[in-house]
Amino acid sequence: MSVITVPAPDFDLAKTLNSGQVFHWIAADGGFCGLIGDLPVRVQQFESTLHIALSKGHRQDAATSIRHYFALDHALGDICRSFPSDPVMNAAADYCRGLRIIRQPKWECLATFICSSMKQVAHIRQMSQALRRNFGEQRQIGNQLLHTFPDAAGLAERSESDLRACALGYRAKNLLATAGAIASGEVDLDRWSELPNDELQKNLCSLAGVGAKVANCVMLFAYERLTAFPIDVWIERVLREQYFAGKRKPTAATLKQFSTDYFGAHGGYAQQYLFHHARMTNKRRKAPRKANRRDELVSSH
DNA sequence: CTCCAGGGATGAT
DNA sequence: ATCATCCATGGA
Repeated sequence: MSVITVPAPDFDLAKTLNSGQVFHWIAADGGFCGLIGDLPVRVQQFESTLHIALSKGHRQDAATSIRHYFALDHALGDICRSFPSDPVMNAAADYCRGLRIIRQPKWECLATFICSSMKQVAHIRQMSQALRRNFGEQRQIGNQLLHTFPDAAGLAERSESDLRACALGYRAKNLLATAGAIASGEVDLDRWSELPNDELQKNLCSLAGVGAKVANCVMLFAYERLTAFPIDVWIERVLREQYFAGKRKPTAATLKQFSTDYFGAHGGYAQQYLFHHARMTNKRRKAPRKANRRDELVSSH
């Protein structure tokens, strides 16, 4: 095992990997173990430097892969200055300093977000892990075992019940159908990189289990479309409560229009910051509610 | 126990 | 075009 260092100014590894954009990294020894495509690594951050542990034989272009994957080339200062200045956005931008939108492999990103529907982040992690453990190839970094994400052809030849065994539920059929479309050659995700945003979104939405929200996540996290603005239940709450307070309930079309008009050329970054900030500062998580009188009476027996 | 989660597909107004 | 319902599963 060897270690290389990569300069990473204006970067927060933990916030980036815990922000609900990627689901397979495992926290270990004050760092994270995971795969960048096929490359197993352990990443630790010491201030503005990343220490990357690599297995033998993976030395040459690893630093380039790391910089590309973590999007260390994004001009984060310029991106944040392009945000609108309002109390909600400013609080999110302050909280999320150093959080970057990373560049994920397309199929891996698409497949995990097909699994994401009506699931909490913790559940998506479990499904991703199960798919990798059951159907991926084994890799190792130090004494940490990892598994690659199974390619579309590999998943396509499994049965629906095989995928349901990974706790996918009704999502299994969708993932299987989309894996089949890719395995057959009918769909080529890499070639879709050349398409403009509207056509890319239309094509993604033609896949089983992919609607506007999942399509926008894949565009943002795998196709470098930084204007893509996924609207999930959290973001919808933020928009309704913070930007449409007191108004009649805005329709989905109204929210979509507002988000593209208001948040600007890097709306996807603004969205991710609003999402992560809303989730992390939500009162319902962690802080247990104080027991009221009735609870105390019940529990005193 | 109930409520809800990075939704999508389908069918009825 | 908007709305209702169903789809599985597990954390809080």
